[in-house]
This record gives sequence, C-alpha cells and structure tokens, in this order.
Amino acid sequence: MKEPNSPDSPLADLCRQRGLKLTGQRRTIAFVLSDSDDHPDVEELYRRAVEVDPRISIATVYRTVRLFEENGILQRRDFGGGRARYEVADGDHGDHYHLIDADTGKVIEFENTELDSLLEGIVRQMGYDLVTTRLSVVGRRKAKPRSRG
Amino acid sequence: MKEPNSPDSPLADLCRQRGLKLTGQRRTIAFVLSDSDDHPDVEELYRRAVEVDPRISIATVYRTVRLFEENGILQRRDFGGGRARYEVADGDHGDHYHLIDADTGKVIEFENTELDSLLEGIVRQMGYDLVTTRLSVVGRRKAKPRSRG
DNA sequence: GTGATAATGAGAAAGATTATCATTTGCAAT
DNA sequence: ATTGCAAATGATAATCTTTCTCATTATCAC
Repeated sequence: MKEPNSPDSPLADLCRQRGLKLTGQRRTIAFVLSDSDDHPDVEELYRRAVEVDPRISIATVYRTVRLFEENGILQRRDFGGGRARYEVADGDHGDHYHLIDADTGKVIEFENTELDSLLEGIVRQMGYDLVTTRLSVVGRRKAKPRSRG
Repeated sequence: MKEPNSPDSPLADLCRQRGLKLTGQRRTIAFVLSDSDDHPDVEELYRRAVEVDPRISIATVYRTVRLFEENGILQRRDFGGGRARYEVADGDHGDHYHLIDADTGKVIEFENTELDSLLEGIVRQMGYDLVTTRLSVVGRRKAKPRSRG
C-alpha cells in the first residue's frame, strides 16, 4: 500500500492537475521525463522507461508523449534527424532556445530576455499574440583567432 | 534546337554553378522552384513538376530536393504536419523568418534586421559562427480590442 | 469492492522518405 | 555529330517513424 499523498514526480503531479488519469505507465514516463534534462526522442524515452517498468509498450510512450504535448506538459522539438524530440515545457519563466553545433549535432540551450521581448514585439506588431517560439540556430565553433600562424 | 546560352531558371543556373549535372528533371524541378514563392512539400513539388514534364518520378523529386539542400540551394523547413517543406535558400541578404497562424496554419514570412544582428551577436558570444537560423513563431490573431462590445 | 470507462500491449497499418537495380541520359572527348 | 562512361532516373521495394486496432487490463468514482 502507498500513502494517499505519495510524492510523485513533478510531472506526474502536473498530469493529475490537468485532470488526466494517472496510470502506472504515465507515472513512469512522467518520472523519466522529470529526471531528464536533455531532449530525448521517443525511442530513447522508451529505453529509459523500460528500466523503470519493463512491461511498458512503445505505443504507450508515443500516446503519452502526444497527450502530454496536447496538455502543455511537453514540447515537441525538431532538431533534424527525422524523429521528434521532447522536453519538459517551460513554466512561467521565459522560453529558452537552442544552439545546434553544426559539426557534432550537440544541442546547447540558452536564454535571452532581449530576444524574448524583441520577438514578442515583432509578433504583436504583426497583429498576433505569441503562442510559441521555435528557434534553433545552427552554428559552427569558431577557430580561436591566433595571431596568424 | 536551343541556343547555347538558353536562359534557364535562376535555380538551374545555380545548379550548374555548383557543378551539378543539369539533367532535364533537375531543370524542371529548378524551374518549378524558381516559380514558387511558397513552401511546398515534396508531394506538391511533384504535382507541379508533372505539369511541366509528365514522366518525372517522385523518387527524383526526393533525390533532387535533397541534393539541392546539400548544396545550399534549398532550405528544408518543418512547420509541423509530418512532411518536410522546402523553399529557395536566401542569398546574401539576411535570413527571413516565419510566423505561423496557430488556427489556420498559414505561414507568413517576415524579415527583421534587429533580430538578425541580435542572433548573430548571441551566437558569437557563445563562441560560434552562425550558420543557419531556424525560427518560426506560432501566433494567434489578436481580437481587435473594440471599446468593449 | 464494483462497474463503467478509459488506457494498455502487441502488432498491423499508414505515411514519409530512402534504397535498389536495370535502363537511360548528360556531358566531355573525339 | 558520335561514342563511352559515369551518373541520374523510374518503378517499386524496403525502411523508418508514428498512428491505429482491438482484445485485455487497470483506474477512479461510488
């Protein structure tokens, strides 16, 4: 038996708050997501979830990830490579953005309030309210400018 | 017979400049692309190409679009919906960006030099040279604020 | 605990893209 | 203009990601 207010993961709580049925599988996936600070694709999420509960199905991971996205719990990202990747949605604080290393494919997160408000302003001026920003800049590491040699 | 310097489409010329073999199919696809100012997916490109040359294969469209992207002639975009969409790559002038209407899915292009330089600066400060920017903001049309009706 | 309802698992199916391979074509040299 | 060869093409199979189906199982309100 578990105590009625067992401390679930932050995402599991969010799941409940949104009125979603909190099944064992969703609890597992929510836990895995709360535990991740990278941008896993569904395959990778499935791998991590199976370590917690081996009888979970990949179909359920797909379903749950979609459900969470529809409920604003997750955000889907596209970094190329053909599969969708997911990360926990930002809360109240501003969006964050991604810099992708052109050579290694590594994803580096960054925030910038000036960028936040510039985008907000641009969109407003076009007659829209900003809903989401999807920004990833691809960059190539600069060679350190040695004194020519 | 055609004169030696027959005026191909701008993209066909670009194709030649990059040292790519200029086949009939590539000429057709280049023409169709030069003629488009929207963001067609491969299926749509295929439809348009067939109107010019009915014996073109969709496999060739996929191949050509990939080839052009690898050679900086096209840019692949992801606006959601599961298929890649393409547009002619920007030349020297700054990048352009996309505003997506949350309700209709309509894609609206815009440019903003302040945004250009801000991004350039952010990326430089992180130790990278900017290669590409992928920015799409999703927005919802503002209800015109009538005097409370 | 019970029951209605929704979620799950396993695999089939769908949709988009890439690979295969025999045939055709572009293009450089003749 | 013709020839030869490497590369491109067409048609379709194969692959990859994601969604759907449906019988079984679990959740949550009572």
